[in-house]
Amino acid sequence: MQSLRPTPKDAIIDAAFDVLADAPGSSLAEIAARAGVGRATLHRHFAGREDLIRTLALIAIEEMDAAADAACAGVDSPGEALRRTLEAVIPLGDRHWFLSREPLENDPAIAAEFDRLMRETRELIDAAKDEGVFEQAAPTAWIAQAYDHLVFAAWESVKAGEATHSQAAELAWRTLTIGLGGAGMEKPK
Amino acid sequence: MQSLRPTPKDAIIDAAFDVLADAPGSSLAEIAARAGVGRATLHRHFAGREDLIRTLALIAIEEMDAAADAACAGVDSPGEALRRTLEAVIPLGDRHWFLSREPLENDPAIAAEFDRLMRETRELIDAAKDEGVFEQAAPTAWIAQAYDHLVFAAWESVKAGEATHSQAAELAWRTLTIGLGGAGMEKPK
DNA sequence: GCATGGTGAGACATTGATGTCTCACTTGAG
DNA sequence: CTCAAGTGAGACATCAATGTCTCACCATGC
Repeated sequence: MQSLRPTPKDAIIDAAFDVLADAPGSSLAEIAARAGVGRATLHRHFAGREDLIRTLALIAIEEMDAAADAACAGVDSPGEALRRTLEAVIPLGDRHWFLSREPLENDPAIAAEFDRLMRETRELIDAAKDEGVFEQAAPTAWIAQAYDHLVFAAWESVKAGEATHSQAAELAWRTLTIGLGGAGMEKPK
Repeated sequence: MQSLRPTPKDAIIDAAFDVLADAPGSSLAEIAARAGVGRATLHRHFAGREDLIRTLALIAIEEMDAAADAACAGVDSPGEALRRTLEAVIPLGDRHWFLSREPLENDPAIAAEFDRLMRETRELIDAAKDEGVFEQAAPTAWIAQAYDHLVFAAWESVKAGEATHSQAAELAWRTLTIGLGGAGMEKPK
């Protein structure tokens, strides 16, 4: 019955996501306070700031996986899976964006997870190419790169109040596939 | 004749760009050392780390302006100006990327410059719409958002060795205008 | 030569975050 | 009830970065 009183570790993790999303430079003391937990308890569960951030990053990846899986349940088309994942992942920016300010590239576990994500994305993209969603000649690496950054752009767009969640998702997907070109920019051939 | 021995302030600024591009968390001591300058001298020219970063950010904006202006000299077409600016700005990522890890949004001077850049970009985009480069119905704010992030994506792509500078610029521009869609993704209407 | 301004080197105090430790308290299992 | 585990609060030591100050040195201009 720990649903009534969440385990301290989970409380710390939740508080860390909250506090750091507000102010990426916050101290461990602030995180412990938000969690309603003593600073010592935080150190009982995490070796230090680095360890905590590492844990948050791995959880963030899990959450993205979960959101993508939920959005793609029962979807066969790789292109449609990419489109739904794009839409599903946008709201996670609020919770995860602060991780982009942390130096995570040195951590092997995180790097391995990033590699896995990247690999899976590229497989989906290649499959979507076979569907005709992307042109075969377009480099898969670039499609993946553009996909990631357009997700970020969509999140920022929503945060800035320039678009709703679904509008931003629609615009990002459209940009990726058919572009924003007008009359003067017809697709060649 | 201070071209032989650059003024200490400039040496510090150059060193700061170098050191921080390598390791965004570097201390002022490391920056002063790289500049071949005493730590006290650094404090004689900059009130503190915040002041230094602020200065670097303003210089970075100047450099982007200069690169864009140089690339667009004699260009009349707004669309072409956007395309050339996109290409010209990509290499600056090596020097400027670390600023994306700094909290600059609170500084009024920087915010004002960002606003100016954003405004100019949007004016160019609107003009490009009239040329037919972008569809009139596409929100200008989104085009600007996508433009910025695709520049970043292009820089990362070059850094990762996935594309050359001009290939990345070409891919980013193509993504923005006609998209990456294949046979199954013809432009509607 | 001489004065002056800027500099390098280093000492020093401060500050904020961090990590460790102790002790009293609570809670749940037995 | 009793005990053990986990916790909160706070004291304490450490550490790195920062900001300040002093002093000797060197260049430049006079």
